[in-house]
Amino acid sequence: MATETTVGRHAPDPEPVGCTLCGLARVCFPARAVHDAARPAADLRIRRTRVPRGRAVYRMGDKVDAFFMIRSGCIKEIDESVGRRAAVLHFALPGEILSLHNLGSLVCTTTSIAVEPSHLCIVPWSAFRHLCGESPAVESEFLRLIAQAGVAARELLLLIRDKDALARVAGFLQSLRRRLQIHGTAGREVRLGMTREEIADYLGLRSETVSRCFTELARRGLIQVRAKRVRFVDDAALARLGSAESASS
Amino acid sequence: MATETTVGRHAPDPEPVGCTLCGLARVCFPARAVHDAARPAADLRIRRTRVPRGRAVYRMGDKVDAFFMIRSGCIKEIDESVGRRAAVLHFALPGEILSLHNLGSLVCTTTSIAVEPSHLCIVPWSAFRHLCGESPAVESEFLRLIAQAGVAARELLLLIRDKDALARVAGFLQSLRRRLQIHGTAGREVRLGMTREEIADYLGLRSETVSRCFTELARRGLIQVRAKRVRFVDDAALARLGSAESASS
DNA sequence: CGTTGAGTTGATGGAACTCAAATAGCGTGG
DNA sequence: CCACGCTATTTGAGTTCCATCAACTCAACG
Repeated sequence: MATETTVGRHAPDPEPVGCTLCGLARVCFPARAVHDAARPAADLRIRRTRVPRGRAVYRMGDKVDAFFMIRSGCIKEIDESVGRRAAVLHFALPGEILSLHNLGSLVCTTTSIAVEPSHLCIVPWSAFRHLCGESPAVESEFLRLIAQAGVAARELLLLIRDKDALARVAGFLQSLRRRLQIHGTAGREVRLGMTREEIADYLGLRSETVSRCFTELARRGLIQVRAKRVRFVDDAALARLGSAESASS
Repeated sequence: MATETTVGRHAPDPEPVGCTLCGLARVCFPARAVHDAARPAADLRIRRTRVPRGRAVYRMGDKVDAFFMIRSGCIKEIDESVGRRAAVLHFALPGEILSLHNLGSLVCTTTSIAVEPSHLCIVPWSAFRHLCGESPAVESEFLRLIAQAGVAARELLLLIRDKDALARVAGFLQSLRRRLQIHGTAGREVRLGMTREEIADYLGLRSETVSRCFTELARRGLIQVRAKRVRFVDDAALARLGSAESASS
């Protein structure tokens, strides 16, 4: 497994933008930006691409020349700088922006790999920066999004540092559900694109422990699990658990 | 202890800026920005202030209207949103910028408290943003700093999630030393401004465990500890430990 | 129908937490 | 300057949670 080449600079669909047809247009920041700036979308040279499972969107060390909108699927962002194990830093979901945190640097500090077959849009950074220069509104929104990316890292930190395994898994499921709901993708049932091991690498656990927690949450009647499908049964109890601080029962 | 009022909007020294006299001028981003923009520093309306131990620089929910340069001392940034325990997110050291991550939001998402008596400069956000508008160089540097703040959160995440207690403490000491060195504050010996418990709250451990780790590192001859003073003896071994992944000995 | 990879379940040990007690620093007032 | 008292820190003993190792189930696929 683990295919190798980066997708950024090659294999884009020649397909034109067509943002108006995209189901995510309502929540797509670049699309709104273009609209706000009242300029033709073509100026941004947004391209679409499809990434098969295991393929990298970009790799550590790549030049930073674009960011990405996830249209469908799921991308994991990992740190390859140290150690053998793949440290998962973030899962990017449909409607979310990928690679914002790299924009300050010359080369990517992380690697992003598709956890399942995914579709995304490539937004060239230089063109977008130019757009920012023309519209202060776009620029300040963009600044907010970048700062937001830092906040997400902090939330994960709190989840991992202060909570026990069960609370971590509960919190993970909640945040997944909430984020999918924001972009209108999910109902009461969610399909996990990633494996138990990838979840474990994200939460700082082992896959066996994640599995046990799923079982335990199901036993308590908070969720139902069938392979990669999770159905939310008792949201309130789940929320209570997720904000517990490595105690209680 | 734990005094209450925020320092941001009152009690500034009436003292004028005088950046040229500040020992940190060489590494002070706002000062450089002013210089680059070739405008009088007075425009930024930078004020100095002194914060006694335990006093808040700003609190969660405060309006975001400034960021801060640490001139001396140490400020801990904590998350008060949940749970009883004070979750320490970051220690800001002399020469570093505080509250960057809040700039995207209307109100502060965290609280910052002086861990020891500290001196800092208050940089009004609106005035600074205006300066950014005039100088693209300043703006892009500023963007880099904001993205950098997110990277710091990720580094802490990796330290806490993937390493055991000893490696966390070793990594913490190293990063402290490195950061103090960058700004020319430290030699072979460092004075910790924070208590063992605050370190524990930062590293996701208990104060007893932190203490045991200090003792163990000293026993192995990597450092010497005398109360809040830490002397670095074997940097190489410390670095090896800090990048170990919860194994080895 | 065997193979392969993901997921579940069980048994065991170790790392870190908890509770508890002893000691060392530090500021304060005599 | 010293004694006092407070807090921070260290050290010890027992317990808990999760990682580890290992066996087993299940579904997909040739």
